[in-house]
Amino acid sequence: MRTRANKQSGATIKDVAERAGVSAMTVSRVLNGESRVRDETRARVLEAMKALDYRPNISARSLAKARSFFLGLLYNNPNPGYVSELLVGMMNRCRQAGYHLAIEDSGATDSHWANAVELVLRTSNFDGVILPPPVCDFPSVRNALEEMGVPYVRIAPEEDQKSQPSVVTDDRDAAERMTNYLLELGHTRIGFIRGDTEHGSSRQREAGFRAALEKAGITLRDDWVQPGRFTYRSGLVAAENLLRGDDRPTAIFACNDDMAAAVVAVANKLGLDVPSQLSVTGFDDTQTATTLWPQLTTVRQPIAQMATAAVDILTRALEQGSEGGDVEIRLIPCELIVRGSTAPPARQRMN
Amino acid sequence: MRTRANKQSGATIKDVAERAGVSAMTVSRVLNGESRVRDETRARVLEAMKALDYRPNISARSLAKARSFFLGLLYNNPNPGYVSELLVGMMNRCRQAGYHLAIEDSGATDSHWANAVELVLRTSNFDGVILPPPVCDFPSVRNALEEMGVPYVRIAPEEDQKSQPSVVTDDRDAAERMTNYLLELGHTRIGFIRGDTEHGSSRQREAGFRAALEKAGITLRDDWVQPGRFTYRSGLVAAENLLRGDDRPTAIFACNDDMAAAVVAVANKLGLDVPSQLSVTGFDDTQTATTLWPQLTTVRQPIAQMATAAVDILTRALEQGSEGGDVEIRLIPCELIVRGSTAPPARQRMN
DNA sequence: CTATCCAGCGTTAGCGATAGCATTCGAGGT
DNA sequence: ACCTCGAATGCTATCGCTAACGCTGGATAG
Repeated sequence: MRTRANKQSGATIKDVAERAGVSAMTVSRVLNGESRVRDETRARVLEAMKALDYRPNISARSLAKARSFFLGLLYNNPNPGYVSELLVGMMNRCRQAGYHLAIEDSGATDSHWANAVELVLRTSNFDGVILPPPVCDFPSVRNALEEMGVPYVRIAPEEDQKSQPSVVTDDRDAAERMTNYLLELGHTRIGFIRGDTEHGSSRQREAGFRAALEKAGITLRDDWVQPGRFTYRSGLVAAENLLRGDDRPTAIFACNDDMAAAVVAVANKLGLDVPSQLSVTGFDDTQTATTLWPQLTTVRQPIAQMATAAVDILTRALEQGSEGGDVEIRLIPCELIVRGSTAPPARQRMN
Repeated sequence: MRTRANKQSGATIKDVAERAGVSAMTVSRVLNGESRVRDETRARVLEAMKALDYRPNISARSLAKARSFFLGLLYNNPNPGYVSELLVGMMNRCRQAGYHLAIEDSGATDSHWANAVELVLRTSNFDGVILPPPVCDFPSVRNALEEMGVPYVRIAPEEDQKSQPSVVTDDRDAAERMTNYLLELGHTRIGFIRGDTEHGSSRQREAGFRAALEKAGITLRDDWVQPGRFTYRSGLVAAENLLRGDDRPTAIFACNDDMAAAVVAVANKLGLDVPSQLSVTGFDDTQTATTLWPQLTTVRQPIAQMATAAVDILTRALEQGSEGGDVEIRLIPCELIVRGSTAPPARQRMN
């Protein structure tokens, strides 16, 4: 039996070639948009392809070309909004570049990842991999990738920014600008909620925050810097710590929108009006920021744009082979978005 | 030159075979966990694989097996929380089943999709595809898939539920239960915000809502049923229509959490306390539901579980080939989650 | 003691496409 | 008329793996 009933329509490149009266190679050339084919021949081939409802077999192509045309996204981000935007940005560019996007997750963190990544790569041969935060800063993952020789691009990494192609943001600078904005409104009593310390961006944001205060000559109270983990729940705890008692800040800078949302929730519970009695700022401009009332003043990270850039860098590197010289680093700046959750502080001096 | 520097370590199944002193076929058998290999031989092979850092070439395997071990997720869901949960559920099961997950999106709706899908399938050969709402109800997509002979499983489809394998929910019933819960609290003046009419679930939910009211002998006012599109923004408009004026409902049933969040926001703006002056219910139990204050009473759809089930059905069908007789339909029931956004109505009779 | 069987393994022939030459063919130069 | 040259196309050998079948040799049956 020479043909089992293929799920595919069954037409191979050979069938097309036969019908068009050319060799398989010529069909392949047409398929790959190569030049050296006479227009008339190309037309015949195209017609044959249509007539036979020909669909190239990607596995065969991958085998021959030693490329899979699949990129992998290794993620581990608890924030759905972030992931969602990443996906959108990546998919757009992938489609344009003729790649497909596969995603792999593992609930584990860092050390557990090494195994997961190896397993994934062992069963997938991606042409390249994209690492969003926080995975981009997991040494185990990077080691695994390098050992296996899989190219990767990192998004918003903190450590070792220059050693590998990556897309970076100016988190630190944006945090500083945000803090300056609060200072300009007249706030001097400002609380801060950290993000997950695993994310490099947390440290960047805190650094920017502290720098702005320092430049303004304001001393930061230790108990006004609360830990957080980028989750709503962690934000609740932090907010309660900051807002309990009367000697409280007039503004709170939360390291992401979800935690800012938690601050708003706690403020509501305590009967504090946002923004007249308490200004709140977020970070990321995820959906949450506009799903609240009042909507959050926040920093917009063009996540989709960063994702696009990452795919861009990766595919370009793949096309060029290993010759491509420099490590490409692309900076995507953040934008301050002022909405309803911030206002000048109430006219009560407490000191 | 007989070997270009392969990105892969370069060890092929033949190398492994040689080192282990067996044939390539035996290595393949070990690789695929087949039975007919003596333990001692298997051990030798495994050792050789480890020593050579052998990694099977997936493209070659796919070519030989006429299977790609990739499943596609064709999505078009504006709700990040939903997508995120889908992904989690799908990936877990995919990993277990030895598949990978690729995602494809297109901002377009229905008719535009046909082309997109064809293009995708033309360049990807997925073994099967999963269609979450609302894509599962796009005829163009289903046609394209059927023409190309690609197996698919639908998640929460509305139309034509029995003709193809799918995972279904009891949206209608859950909506009825939710409405009954409001009725039991004592509400009789209940507003409703529809979801996107493209989503079958919207209609289901409305049907359940209406059924409950009817059984309770309550006449629904037309102007208390407002259109929505599952987005926060559409929820704002709907909420303002419902809450403007004094003759307003004491409870609002929104077709998803985001729109419920919008209702809460509008209520806040109008100075209406939730839940004492207005009860609000959502649907889906996405992150939004617990990111608000008060947290939303809502209906929990076990999205991840549904996704898992979908992968399950699909992979099972693929293993069995086309022999597997019946169309598998799996029902995943919803659960009512009572939180802080609902309470008995204020003691004021208005009629 | 021979026929049968089967676990365990090897051989062969693709899977469908592409790389790297080899070949053809017509145009232009001399 | 002959040669050169390059654009257009064909041939052939893989790419790495697995299906299908074939071959062994020892256990079992008769």
